[in-house]
Amino acid sequence: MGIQEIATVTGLSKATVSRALRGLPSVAETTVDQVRRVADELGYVPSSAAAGLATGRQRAVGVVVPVIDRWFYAKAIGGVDVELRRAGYDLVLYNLGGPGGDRDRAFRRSMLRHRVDALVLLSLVLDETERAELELTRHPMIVIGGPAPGLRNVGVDDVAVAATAVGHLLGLGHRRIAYVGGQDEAGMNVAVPYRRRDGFLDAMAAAGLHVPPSWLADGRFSFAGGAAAGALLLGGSVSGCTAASASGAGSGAGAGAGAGRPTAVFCASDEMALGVLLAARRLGLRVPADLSVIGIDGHEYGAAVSLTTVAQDPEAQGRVAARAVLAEVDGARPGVLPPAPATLVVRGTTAPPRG
Amino acid sequence: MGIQEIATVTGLSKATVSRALRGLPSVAETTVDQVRRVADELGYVPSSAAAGLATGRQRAVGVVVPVIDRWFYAKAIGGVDVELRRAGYDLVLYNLGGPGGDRDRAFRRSMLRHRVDALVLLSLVLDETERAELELTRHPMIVIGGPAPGLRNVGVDDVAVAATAVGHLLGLGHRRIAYVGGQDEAGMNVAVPYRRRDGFLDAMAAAGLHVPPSWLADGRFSFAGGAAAGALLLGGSVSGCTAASASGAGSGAGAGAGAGRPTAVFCASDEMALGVLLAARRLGLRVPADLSVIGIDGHEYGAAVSLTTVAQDPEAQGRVAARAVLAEVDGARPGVLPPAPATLVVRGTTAPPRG
DNA sequence: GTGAAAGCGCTAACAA
DNA sequence: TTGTTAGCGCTTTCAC
Repeated sequence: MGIQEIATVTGLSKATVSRALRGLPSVAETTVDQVRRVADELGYVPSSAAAGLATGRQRAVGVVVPVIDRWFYAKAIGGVDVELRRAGYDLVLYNLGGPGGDRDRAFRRSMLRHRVDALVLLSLVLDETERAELELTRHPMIVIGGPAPGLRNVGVDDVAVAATAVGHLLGLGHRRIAYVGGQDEAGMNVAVPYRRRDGFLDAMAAAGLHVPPSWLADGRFSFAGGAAAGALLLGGSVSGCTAASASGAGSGAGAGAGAGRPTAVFCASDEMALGVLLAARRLGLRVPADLSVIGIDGHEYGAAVSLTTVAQDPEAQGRVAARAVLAEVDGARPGVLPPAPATLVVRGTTAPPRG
Repeated sequence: MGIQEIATVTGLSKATVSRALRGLPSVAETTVDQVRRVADELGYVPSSAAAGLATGRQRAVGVVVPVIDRWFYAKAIGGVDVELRRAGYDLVLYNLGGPGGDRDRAFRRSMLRHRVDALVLLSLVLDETERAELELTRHPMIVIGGPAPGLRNVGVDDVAVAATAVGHLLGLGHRRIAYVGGQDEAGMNVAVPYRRRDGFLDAMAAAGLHVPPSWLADGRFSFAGGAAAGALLLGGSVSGCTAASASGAGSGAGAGAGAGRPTAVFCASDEMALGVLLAARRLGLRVPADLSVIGIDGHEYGAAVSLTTVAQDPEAQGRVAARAVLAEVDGARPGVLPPAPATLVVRGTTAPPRG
């Protein structure tokens, strides 16, 4: 069941069979038909290992993710996959398995043992050693979601996204706006949370607004974290959860104490916004009457609860990244990629503040 | 940068270098050390293609999923990945991309061109052709999540899981229990929804309880679908969404019309349960005072809203599947796998019915 | 404990 | 348009 069998059966040479199978020009149509037929009859399955050995191309690209079970990563992988399939490439998944997983493992040279022609890194920040090892493989590389020093990247402009969200709130007349952000231990590019927070702070400052430190809450980029942060921010008790004010400001008393209650909360992710919504409900606050909430992402759940958000499209980002890297494999010189689009989606959780 | 270089530098033969690198016995320790050192210095990266060609083993397994961005699949892939890495295998992801994606693609013999040594199929039901093509590759195969004719599978006993959920409700004193299930167009094993529904129906029948057809609602296994089904079931209007009663019973009037309102709702997934919770809240129903809700899965979001559920562990199922298939690759004969565990997690959304 | 030689299944010049 | 001849980088008898 190799190319050889087909050759013997058809009485052709391996070379011709190979050419026919790959649809190369300069092979008689009759020959092609015959080869294809015989291949089918024999149940021929090409060996990518052999082809890879001969050509030096594996027709596969590696996708390195911090974890898979996150909205952004899952969507992005899907996008990468689409383009890879279209191009006839396979997707080899390298899952770092979160903070617990032994991350190095995936970066060991031996792990990328020439199995892939290129690498797509999701939201990773690499340290020196990692960079070095990856460079060593000389593969085209690109990162999705968050800037990475020295590497091409595709993703939204996080500062601008935050500004858009704040702008919406400001436009509605809000002045008392709190922020829920924090680090994502699961491995999100560490720069992203900072850039979103900075975007928020800058936009507020530009509007001449002061943000008390206690209004910068830590939602750990998760639903539960958002709920805890919301509880803290909106003046309730912490209700069993373990979030803490990121600023380390007032201890325990609840952020509302010194600064009053915000009329709006900007969350650096929809998941956290969902949590804040939950916290607000538990405290008996009406949204958007008593409180406006806006998130970032465009998570499906947000639509169901009518969450206003600045939506991005990780699937599209995945496709762009895949195409870029594939082009590079084909010899194209790495061009500059524009920031991915993000659009304000106004739904039911934002409205002008009361009074 | 091949094994040859190391051979020349060390003055050894390719054979010995190969043996040393693989840690085979009958190689002098000094030799091993020397080879390793030189390999390191040279930045040697083994070629899986070459090794694969020579041995016929790719040290990679394929994972076929209907879609990636679902809780169950993402978790299961993570589990498979863990075991694969432990064994030094790579994970090649074949994403069918939902009902829209051209599913056949991934099943074309040529797609699995000897790149993997085994296959893990997630929640797939195969038709004759697909089975045939996959069989043709003679790879060890296993499916996770839902039975598949002729293939080994790992997963919970869906009928039993449903019975557990119903048993909990019954034990609390509920008699008027509705069901939210439906088909998952995204590609879940079609048998699963039926088995859960049957488990529900059987348990109800065993308790001598009647379930009006209008109490079998279609939640399409999604959050939004669950919300729509809940709205219908709990007597409100459909509120913009497009779910329909699966039974085709009363048209439009709302299921409550003929049968009154259920005191409890059993949902075939946590996502749908979350949706039902949302619907209940919108209708002003208090949970669990006015309505009990129970789901299946153990979704993280459920914990945050205190959803009672029958939890399963897809990550563990992934690990079991990976180990099983790896063992088979190593020549073990496919043994029978016990059903995966599922445990009732009683939280705040279930309580005895009022009055 | 180590080496020599023959492939694994394919592709890629170069000829014909 | 087709065939010949070398490998791609590794593993694996079989000798030594």
